[in-house]
Amino acid sequence: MYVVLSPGRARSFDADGALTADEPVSDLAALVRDREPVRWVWDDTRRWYPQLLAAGVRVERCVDLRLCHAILRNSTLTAGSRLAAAAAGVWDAPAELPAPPRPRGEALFDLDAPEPAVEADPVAEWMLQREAVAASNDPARIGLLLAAESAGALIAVEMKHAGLPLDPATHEGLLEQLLGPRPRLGERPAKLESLKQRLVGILGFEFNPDSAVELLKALRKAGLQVTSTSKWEIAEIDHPVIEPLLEYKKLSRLMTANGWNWLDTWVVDGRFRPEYVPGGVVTGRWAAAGGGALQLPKQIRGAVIADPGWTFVVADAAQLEPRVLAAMAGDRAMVSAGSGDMYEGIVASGAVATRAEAKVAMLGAMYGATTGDSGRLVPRLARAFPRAIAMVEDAARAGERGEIVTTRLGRSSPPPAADWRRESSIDAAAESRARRESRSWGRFTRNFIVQGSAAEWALCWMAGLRGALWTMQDGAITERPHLVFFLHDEVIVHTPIALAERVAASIRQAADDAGRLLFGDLPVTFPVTTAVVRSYAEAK
DNA sequence: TACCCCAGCGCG
DNA sequence: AAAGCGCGCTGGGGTA
Repeated sequence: MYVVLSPGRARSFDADGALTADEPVSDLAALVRDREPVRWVWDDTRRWYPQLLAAGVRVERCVDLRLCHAILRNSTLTAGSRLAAAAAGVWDAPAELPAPPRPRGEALFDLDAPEPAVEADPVAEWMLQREAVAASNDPARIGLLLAAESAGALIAVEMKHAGLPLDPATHEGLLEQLLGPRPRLGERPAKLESLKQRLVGILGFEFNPDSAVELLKALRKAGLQVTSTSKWEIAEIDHPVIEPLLEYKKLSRLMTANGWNWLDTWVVDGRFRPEYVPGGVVTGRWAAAGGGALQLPKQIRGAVIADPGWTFVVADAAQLEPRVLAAMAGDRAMVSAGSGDMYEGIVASGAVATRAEAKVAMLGAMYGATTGDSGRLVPRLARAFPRAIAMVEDAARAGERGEIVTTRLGRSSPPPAADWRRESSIDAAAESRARRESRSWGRFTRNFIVQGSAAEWALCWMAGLRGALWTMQDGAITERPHLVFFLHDEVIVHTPIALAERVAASIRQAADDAGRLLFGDLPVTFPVTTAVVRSYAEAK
């Protein structure tokens, strides 16, 4: 059963897509509460779902037409469909841009929810999408991706609704300890000011370390052979100014990115509520906007504290991308190296000598390293695991030729900008540039299939977990165990303490289920570390 | 004034 | 200024 929502109207369809009812909607929340569980079909989850959650209504399933359209438009699995052949239209509009910072005391309803400029007919679009899936090379595979993507859209809105518990007093305490008391507007906090004075004292002249230009000039004036002020370069130099300078940079970064200003802007009523953007990265990973949710530094994770009587279950999928790579390639040797710690397994296979080598070799294989330790170790991996390495090499060569690559469930890479494909060979400089860009695109497509498939695993993981969490208790979503954070291969569930162990078990179960959804009976395992902690800083 | 780009660094 | 992928955010510095 499906119900397609458009402004003021709800049209119901049976499983075959036949219209069974068409009715006006005056009270959306009441209608949805009454009809659950059906699969709600709507243009954009962020347009419909925040108001439902605010009214205390959670939905089981949906189809997010905009997100599904983006997948079907590009997927090689639906390349022959009418949807893919049509000219770009309203359904191809990119995701709305991030919400701007809001003052404290945000309204209950999400006033910035995107409103489409043109009201497109969701029924017509949904029918086109059903047609594309049914006619695809592999309807089950692409269908799973659309379901997972739509579940992700629900989770993203639910996580913003719940917010990540963050204690402002603890955060301010951390800042004060590291930086000194909150400074007056426009002034440096005490620790930064005294570090700056040390830098000036050592070099013997005044300069502003916040300005990269001034800092570079100052270092060169002091006789240091540097071409930039980035810490990887500076860290190599032996000079008394380096240690306090690196300290200054670290603290300055904390201050600007996650200091008092950040706290005032993004943490309201003890909750950090960024906007999560499913499908916001070409590979299918989520993006986030507002407060840098996906960059929450380890320094301040101590301020992420569960409510009284509640706790966090922090879970991390171990070596997710290497495992996905092994499973996708059907490389039995590499899959079996992952029966425990995957890097130890690779060492045991004899390919490399140490765990650290195994790790950089795998990273090199996934990112396309050609030099350094990483590049040097990849060929040894290729001898031990030829199928796995051949898969990423093939993806890289395809990208270099300007071809499209596709993830496990059917998300395809964008076409290259392609000027490098046609670069004439007359001009040597242009040819060399074209070759460089072709290689670069090859590294992108190489990584795309792994990162994108890992993102699909993570979506399936979270979708399964979401279902399990809902059944553990009664009440509104924030009264039950619920997801509050997601970071590519890591989740945080906020739960009543008594349910923590059940939550942890569900997280592991959902990981197993996700592995089977993507890879069937292949004996690939997706071990997940779980930690029951009061504060995020205590995990790992 | 408003905007855009860059360097740098945080996360996976 | 990275060798080796994907992001977002900030302040500085420039241009219109």
